[in-house]
Amino acid sequence: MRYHRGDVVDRAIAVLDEYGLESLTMRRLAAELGLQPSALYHHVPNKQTLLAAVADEILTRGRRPRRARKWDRRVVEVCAELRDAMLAYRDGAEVVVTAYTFGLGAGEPASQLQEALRDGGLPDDLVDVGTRALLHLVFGHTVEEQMALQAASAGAIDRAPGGPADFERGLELVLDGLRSKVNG
Amino acid sequence: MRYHRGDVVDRAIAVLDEYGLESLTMRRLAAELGLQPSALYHHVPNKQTLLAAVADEILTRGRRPRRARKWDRRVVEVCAELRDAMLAYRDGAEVVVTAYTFGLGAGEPASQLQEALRDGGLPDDLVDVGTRALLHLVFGHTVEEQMALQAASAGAIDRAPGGPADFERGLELVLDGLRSKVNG
DNA sequence: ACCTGAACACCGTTCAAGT
DNA sequence: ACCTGAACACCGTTCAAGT
Repeated sequence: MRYHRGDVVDRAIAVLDEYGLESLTMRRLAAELGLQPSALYHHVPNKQTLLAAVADEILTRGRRPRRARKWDRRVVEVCAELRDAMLAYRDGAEVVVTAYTFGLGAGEPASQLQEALRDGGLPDDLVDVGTRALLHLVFGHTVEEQMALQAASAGAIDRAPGGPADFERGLELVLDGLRSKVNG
Repeated sequence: MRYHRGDVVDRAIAVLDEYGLESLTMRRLAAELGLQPSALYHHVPNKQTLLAAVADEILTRGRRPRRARKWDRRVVEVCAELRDAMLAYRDGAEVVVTAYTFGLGAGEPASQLQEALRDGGLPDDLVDVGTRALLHLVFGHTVEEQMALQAASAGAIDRAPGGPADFERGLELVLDGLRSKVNG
């Protein structure tokens, strides 16, 4: 059994989804592949890079075709895709957000949001401020939502975080602010 | 030298600020206090709780008197205080946000934002949506800003994240959205 | 109540050596 | 190119025993 980088990333996602981020160790992953831990370092320079690749793959797998025409509907579409992609795997939001925090990956959603805001006719500086605000909102909301979902499924009752409805309402708050600037 | 819980938390903040979160280990902290690692468990049940206490203390130390009268100015005031409190210590944003993510601490800023939005005359559901949106914005922005600041001071040039100006502009986006609902 | 000493069950990573 | 075996330098936490 000779593996390539893609196999390692795929297996990492499987371990993540089944046992959670805290169980996704290099040693555990190696065992899962029937390898010595040191063998992983032929495919990936270190754990941080592996996690960034996992984050990237999670986003890639969640990709959907663009349908919306109007810039603000496209923003909602991109954000919803991002949220759904992260929610599709256990601790997915945590992994994607951490990778983004360390400047790795998630550049794709950012450019798509930028593009949408530019199409909306916003000035460059507002495009940047708006893109960051939207990303922070989606990341923050989704991490919180996933945390609550997993806590709920583990028995803790906890108040639900709102789901897709609250998500879109938070988004609309920022979009309202942006719309008021495009025709103002 | 007999220590109490407060001493342990204070020393943890000192270690955090000087060497960063990755160096804040139970063993390192114990050594810093001249103790065996096991001694820490007389003051704190585990590391997670310690970090939550550190987060709480960071927010407490950053507390400032409320000056603003109007609800939307008070929102800005609360958010700015939160941001400044987190920026005051190395990796402070990371620690506070992680604690919040795990449902520990940071309840204080949340209730203050809720109160401000209620004073603004917003309906209950919008108060909750708005509070979460504002918190996510502040957390996301500040983690990103601190990351960039620390990267810059470590030699990596990196584009600056905007500082207080971009921070307030992101906030204003959400506030615009909220204001349009209060008189609408 | 607070602490020591020793142990348990792990980590990520490196490196010489094998095929 | 991909992997093994062994080691290095760590982790968080528990627990019996001391004062």
